[in-house]
Amino acid sequence: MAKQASTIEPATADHCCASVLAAPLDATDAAELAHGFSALADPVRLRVLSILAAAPDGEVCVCDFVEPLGKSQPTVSHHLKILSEAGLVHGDRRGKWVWYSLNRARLAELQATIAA
Amino acid sequence: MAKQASTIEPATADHCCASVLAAPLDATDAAELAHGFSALADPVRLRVLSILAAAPDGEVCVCDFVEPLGKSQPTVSHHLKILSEAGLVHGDRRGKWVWYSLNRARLAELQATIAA
DNA sequence: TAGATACATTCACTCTCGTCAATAGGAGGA
DNA sequence: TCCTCCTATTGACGAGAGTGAATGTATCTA
Repeated sequence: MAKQASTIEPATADHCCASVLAAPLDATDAAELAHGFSALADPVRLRVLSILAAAPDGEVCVCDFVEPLGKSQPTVSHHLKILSEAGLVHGDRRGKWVWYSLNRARLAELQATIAA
Repeated sequence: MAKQASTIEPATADHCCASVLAAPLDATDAAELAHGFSALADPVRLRVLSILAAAPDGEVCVCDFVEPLGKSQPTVSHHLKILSEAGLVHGDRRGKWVWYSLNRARLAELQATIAA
């Protein structure tokens, strides 16, 4: 993988938690964290996460996002890709369908960075 | 006040915590939350919060952001305005200087919305 | 009052993002 | 194999964000 991801590593989290409120936060860490929060800075993507969290099996196939979100299929796919690159969701292909699930650990990581 | 703030209320938080992982999250709540995370989705603004958190008195005047951030004064002022509208910081004018402080409660609110 | 200082605003520019139409890729069924 | 369905990618467009030069506003000092 690791296709584009320009200067920012997607969801490596090697040094896990560069907290905003603890360290002085150098430019590199700030850019990585900002990249993570960018994935959350869109109402469509937040609703994607919400739908995933509410799913009984914890999984939702792409086609089932289109109608509740009111967005076209390419747009939904675009947002899922961004969430995937941020490490917030994971896609699993099964036959014709791709099932997406929530990565709660990654969400908890981001949460920890703004913990008081 | 209430100057621009188009369709989104800045930091009202009337119904405080529309969690991403709890409710189905309608479009309105999603837009408000996305607005909050947008304030965090920039490395300069994250460093502003970091600098504020590390300040001994919990306060930093605008002029003291310019050098560590490496941005022009208008740019710094721009980012402080965005953080202020998101309710994350508060500016207090004292004489010629404006001292900014961190609103940890608001940060905790945002944190709670992505709590697992 | 005049000048200096600190901060905010306006304006213009560039670049990125969200969106959709069109198209490509991949998997199952006939 | 061919066809159909599901998903991803590409290309193009408009809207918005980040940036700094120039300017405006507010406060203090002489």
